Amino acid sequence: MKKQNSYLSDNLYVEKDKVNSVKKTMKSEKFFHYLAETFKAMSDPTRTKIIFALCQEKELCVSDMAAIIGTTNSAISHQLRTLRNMKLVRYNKIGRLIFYSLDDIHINHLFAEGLRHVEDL
Amino acid sequence: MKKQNSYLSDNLYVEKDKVNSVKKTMKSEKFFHYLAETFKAMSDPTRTKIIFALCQEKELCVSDMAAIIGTTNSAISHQLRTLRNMKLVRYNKIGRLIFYSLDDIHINHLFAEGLRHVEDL
DNA sequence: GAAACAATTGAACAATTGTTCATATATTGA
DNA sequence: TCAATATATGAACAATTGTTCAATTGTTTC
Repeated sequence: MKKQNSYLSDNLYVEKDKVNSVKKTMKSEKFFHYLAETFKAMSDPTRTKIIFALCQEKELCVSDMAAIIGTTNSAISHQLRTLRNMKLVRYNKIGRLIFYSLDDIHINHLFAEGLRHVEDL
Repeated sequence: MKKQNSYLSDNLYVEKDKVNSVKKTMKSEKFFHYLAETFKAMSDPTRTKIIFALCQEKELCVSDMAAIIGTTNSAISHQLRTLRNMKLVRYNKIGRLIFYSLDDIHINHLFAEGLRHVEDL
């Protein structure tokens, strides 16, 4: 017997069953948008450096991150805003210093998984 | 006793020890660039939809992905190139159909971790 | 209060990105 | 060979991004 809905040129889809079943599981536009934003927050070299540094040291202030990474405080601060907006980092103000740290253990896991993927190449 | 190298305004860094120890662990420019590229590959809504769909169905052809996601074949194909370049997907040609799947289990883990993070919000 | 300092912010700029549209390539079946 | 189909590709466009520079806010110390 011929495999259902496969390779039929007069069909809108190649495999109607697959299309319908996957379609049912799809989440909202908002969900995918937010998911993409989360990955995007980790998609810049300066930001991966910041996150990597915060994996080594629980808390770091802006100037020290700039010194570690070798860029300006301004550039770091701009990127920290992105990380803050996406809730990847939180901060703790002590006098005029602001110590940043990763927001929760999920971020560590997510980042560690990315590290593993790249190290395997 | 005063905490070493903390809050000293005549220092280039706030906490010299932290800066030096983290600096030693930093990876190469290339590494952070590649790591960022990997996250960037997942940082677009259309691409998160593609990856999500491929988490549900091991193999999907371009037309079916377009039908599931609700966009053109061309848009899907362009995004698949990005995913291909970053080795997030591989493909299997059968006649004029090309079935795409996630490249390895690492991608599933990485993506699943991202899903969990967003679902917790 | 004034100077020094940590961090943030806004404007501006080049660089990159994602889509659409049109076209090209490749495979199938008549 | 020709038409239909599946996918890929190139050009073009608006939109977004990351950095730098200059200015600003808020805190500490003198």
